[in-house]
Amino acid sequence: MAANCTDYEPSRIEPLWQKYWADNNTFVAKDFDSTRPKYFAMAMYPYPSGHGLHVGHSENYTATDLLCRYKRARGFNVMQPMGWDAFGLPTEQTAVETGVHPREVTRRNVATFKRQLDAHGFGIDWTREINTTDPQYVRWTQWIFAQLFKHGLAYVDERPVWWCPALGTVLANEEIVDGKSERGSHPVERRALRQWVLRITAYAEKLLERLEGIDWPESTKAKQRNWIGKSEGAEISFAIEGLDESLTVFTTRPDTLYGATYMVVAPEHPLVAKLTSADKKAEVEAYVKAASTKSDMDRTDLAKGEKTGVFSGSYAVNPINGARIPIWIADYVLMGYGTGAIMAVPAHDERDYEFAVKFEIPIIRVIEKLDAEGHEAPLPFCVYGKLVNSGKHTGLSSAEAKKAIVADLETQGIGRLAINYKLRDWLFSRQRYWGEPFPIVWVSEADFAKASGEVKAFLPEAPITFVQDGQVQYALPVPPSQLPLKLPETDNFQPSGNGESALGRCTEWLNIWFNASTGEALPASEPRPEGAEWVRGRRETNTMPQWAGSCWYHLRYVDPNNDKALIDPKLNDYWGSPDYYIGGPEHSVLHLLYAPFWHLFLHDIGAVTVREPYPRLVHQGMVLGENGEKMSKSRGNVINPDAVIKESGADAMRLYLMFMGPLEDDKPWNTKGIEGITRFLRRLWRDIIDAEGRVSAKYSTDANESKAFRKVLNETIKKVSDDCERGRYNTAVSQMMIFMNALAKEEAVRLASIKDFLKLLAPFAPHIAEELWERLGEKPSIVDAGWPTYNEAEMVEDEVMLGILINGKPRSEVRIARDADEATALALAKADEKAQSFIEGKAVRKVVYVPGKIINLVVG
RNA sequence: GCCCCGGUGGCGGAAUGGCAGACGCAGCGGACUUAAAAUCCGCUGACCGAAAGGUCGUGUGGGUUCGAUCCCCACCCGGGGCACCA
Repeated sequence: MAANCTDYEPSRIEPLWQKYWADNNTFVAKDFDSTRPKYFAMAMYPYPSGHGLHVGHSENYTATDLLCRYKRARGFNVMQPMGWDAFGLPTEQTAVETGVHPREVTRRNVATFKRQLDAHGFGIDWTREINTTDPQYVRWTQWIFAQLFKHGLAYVDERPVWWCPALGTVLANEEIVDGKSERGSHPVERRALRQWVLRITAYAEKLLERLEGIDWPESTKAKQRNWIGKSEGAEISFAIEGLDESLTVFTTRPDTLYGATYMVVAPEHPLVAKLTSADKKAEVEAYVKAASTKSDMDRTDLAKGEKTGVFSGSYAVNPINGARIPIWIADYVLMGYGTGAIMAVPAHDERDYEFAVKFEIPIIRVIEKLDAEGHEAPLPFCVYGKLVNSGKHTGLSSAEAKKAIVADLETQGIGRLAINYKLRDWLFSRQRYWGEPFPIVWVSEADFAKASGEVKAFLPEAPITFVQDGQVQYALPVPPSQLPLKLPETDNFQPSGNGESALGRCTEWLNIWFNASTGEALPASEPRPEGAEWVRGRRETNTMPQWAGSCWYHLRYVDPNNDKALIDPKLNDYWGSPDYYIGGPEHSVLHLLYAPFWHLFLHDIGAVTVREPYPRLVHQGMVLGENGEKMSKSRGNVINPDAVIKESGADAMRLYLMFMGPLEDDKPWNTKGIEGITRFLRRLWRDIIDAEGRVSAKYSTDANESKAFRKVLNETIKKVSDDCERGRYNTAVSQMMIFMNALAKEEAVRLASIKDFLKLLAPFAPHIAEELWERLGEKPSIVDAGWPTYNEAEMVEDEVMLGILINGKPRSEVRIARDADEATALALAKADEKAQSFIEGKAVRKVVYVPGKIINLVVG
C-alpha cells in the first residue's frame, strides 16, 4: 500500500491514500450507530463557480475535516457531508454567453470542485452529496414552498424592486453595490413588479428568541438582533377633522404624547388622497410623485441633507389634550415601517425637531431633566425624564407615563401597547431561468372555484391573487404528488425583457391544462382532457432565489435519497442538527436568518423533529493575499489551492492554513510560511525513514527515552487535545513543531511514542500520517487508531525555575523543588545574590508565593 | 450618529491575573561544500554599556492589584455592520 519513495514526496503519497479512503468507504457515515455518539459537522457548501476552489474554501474545509478526524479518533460516529449550491446567476450568465446549458455548466464546475476537494484529502461522505439543482432536491424545496403557501406565509405583492435593464432582470438588494449591479456595474432602477414574498416577519419574535440559547459568535447575534430590530411602544389612533377615518401611528414614546404638535404620513400612505384638501392637491401630488421616483437609497442619502415635506391641508386631534395639529406628508416617514404615519414630537425627537424648525411648527417641551446646576437640557431632548406640560400626567416619570397614558387611551379604544420590527418580509422571486420554478399555476376566478382534492388541500385560507390587464388571477398550488416541477428545456436563457424570466417564452411549459383536483398538467396546445376539473392555467414564470436551496440542506444530508419525505423522523432524531457549522460572516443576516426561518416553520408543521437548526456556529476569517489585501484577480494576489498542492502537497497546505493564525481571524498568506511547514514535514519524514526507505534504527520498541523528551511528548498530547477541543489549531501546530524539535535531539525513541505523535498529526496532515503509520508496521487506517492519552506524572518536573520578583519586577530566578513551601522559597530568594542587591537595606513587607511560578517580595 | 470586533518585535502570531514575545517566517553569524542550493548549529524587542548588567516596552492616559497584554474607566486609531425604523 505505502508509496514507493525514500524521500518525502507528497505528490506520490497523497493520491495513493486518497484512493485508499475512497476504495474502502472510509468516510461513509453509518446511520443509527448506537455504539458511538454521533457527530455531524457541516461547512457552508460552495457555489460551484467557473473559477474553481478558492483558498478560503481550503481553510474552511480543512478546519472542518480536521475536527471530524479528531472527533472520530475520539470515538464519535462522524458525518461530514458536502453539496453544491448550484442555482444562481453566474452559471446562467455563462450559459447565456457560451450557449452551454446551465445544467451542463453546473456539471462541469461540480466535477472540478469535487476533484479539488478530494485533492485536499477531505474525509467527505460522498454518498450524501446533494445538489440544489437536482430535480429530486428541487422537489423538496418546492414541497416546502407549497407548505409555506398553504400556511399563508407566501403571498404576492407588487412592489418596487431593483431592475437592471442591461441584465434584463431584477436584482436583490444585496446584488446592488453603490447604486449599480454587483455584476458588470450596470445602472439599476426602481420598478414595480409582481413579486412573491415570504412572511418572515411572522417569525420575527421566534428568530429573536432563539438567539438566546445558541452558541454563535456574539457579533453575528448582535447583527441579527439589530436587523430584526424589535422595538416596543404603542399604537395610537388620532381622529381626523372632517373625516370618518382615523390615523394610527406607532410610537416608542407615548410619554411624549402631549408634545405632539403635528403628524406626518409617508407619501405612499393610503390616506394621502383623502387627507389632501382641494387647495393643496397640486402641491401634494407633485410631492408624492417626486418621492415615488426616489429609491430608498436616494431617500437615505437625503437624510444627510434637508428634510422635505408638504402640508396636506388636514388636521388631526391629539387624543390626550384635544389639540388641533396639522398633518404633513413627508418622505422621512417610511411606509414600510410601523403604520407609515407618525405623531411628531419635535421637542423630543431629532428628526421632528429639524422638520419643525424648518417649517415653523410649534415645539413644546413635555419632558424635563435638570442637570446638576438645575438647568434644563437643550432641545431636542431625546431621552427619558420627568413629564411637564402634560396635564394630569405632569410629574410622572417617562416610564410611569407610558403605562398611564396608554392605559387611558386603551379605555377609549384608541391606543394599545404594540411591538414593531424593522425586519421586512422576504422578497422571494427572481426573474431568472436557473432557479427553482414556483409550484404555482395562475387561473381565472371561475376556475379557482373548481379547486378540490389535493390542490384544495394546499390552498391558503385567503386566496393569493394579482390583477393583470384588468383580470384577477388566482394562484393554485401544484401539489406535492406532482413535484418536482422541472424547468422547461430551452436554449435561450436570457430573461424575456418584460420583467419575466426565460420561462415566459417557454409556451409549451407555460400555458397548460391544469387539473384543479390532482394538479396534473398538459400543454395547452394539446386537446383539453375530459373532465370539469381541467382548467386553463398559466404557470408562474418567476423562479426562487439562490437562498432557497440552502435553507434546508442541513436536513437533506441526513437523509439524502428519501423520496417519501423531506427527512425521515428517525434519522432526524439520530443525527439531529449539525454539532458544528462553519462559514463566512458575510451571511450573517441572509442565509443565517432565512434558513432558521424555514427550519422553525418546518418544525412547527411537524416536518422536522429538532427545533434548532444551527446550535453552534463558527466563522472562519478571510485568507488575504500576500500584500495583506483581499484576494482578487484585479489585485493579482490570488493563491490557487491546486498550485499550492502541486508545489507543496495537501498536507503542507492544510497544516499551514491552520498554523497561520486563529481560524476566526483574517490573515495574509505567506509563501515563505508554507515552506517552513514543508521543512517541518520533511524533518519528520527524514527522522523516521532512512535514506534506503526503511524505518530508522533510532526507533525501537523499548528505547530509553530521556525524561525531557517524555515530558514534551506528554505535553504535546495534552496541548493538541485541548487545542482541538477549543478550535485553536494554530497553537496545536506550534506544539507539534516543539515536539519535532525535541524529537530531532533525541537519540533513541520508542515506536509507541512516534505512533502516538502520528495519531495527533493525522487530523492535520492525514496523508503523511497514514504513510508513516503503515511504514512503522501498522495496518491502515490511522483514522481508526484512536487518540493517545497523556500521563500527568511525566509532565511535572521535580525541580522548576522559580522567578524572583522584587516589587513586582522580575529580578532573578532560582532552581527549587516544585512543591517547596513558602518558607523554603523565601529563604532561597533572600539568599539569591542578585535578589539581595535589590533587597539590601530594605524591609520585606509582604511575600506573595505562587508555587512553581514566582515569588514576589514587596520591600521598602 | 449607533452597534460589534480588533490594536503585542521587521512579519504571522503566543501568553486571559504570575518571568511578554512560545512556534514559524524574515534577518545575522557559523558548520558542511571548489561554489551555490539543501541541511545542521547558534543569535535575533528597543535603548545604554567593552562586558557584567541596567532602563524602557503589549495604541494613549488614568484606576484596581503584591503583580496587568489580560480586569475597570476615559480617549485615539483601524476594520466590519446598521443608519430618517418614529
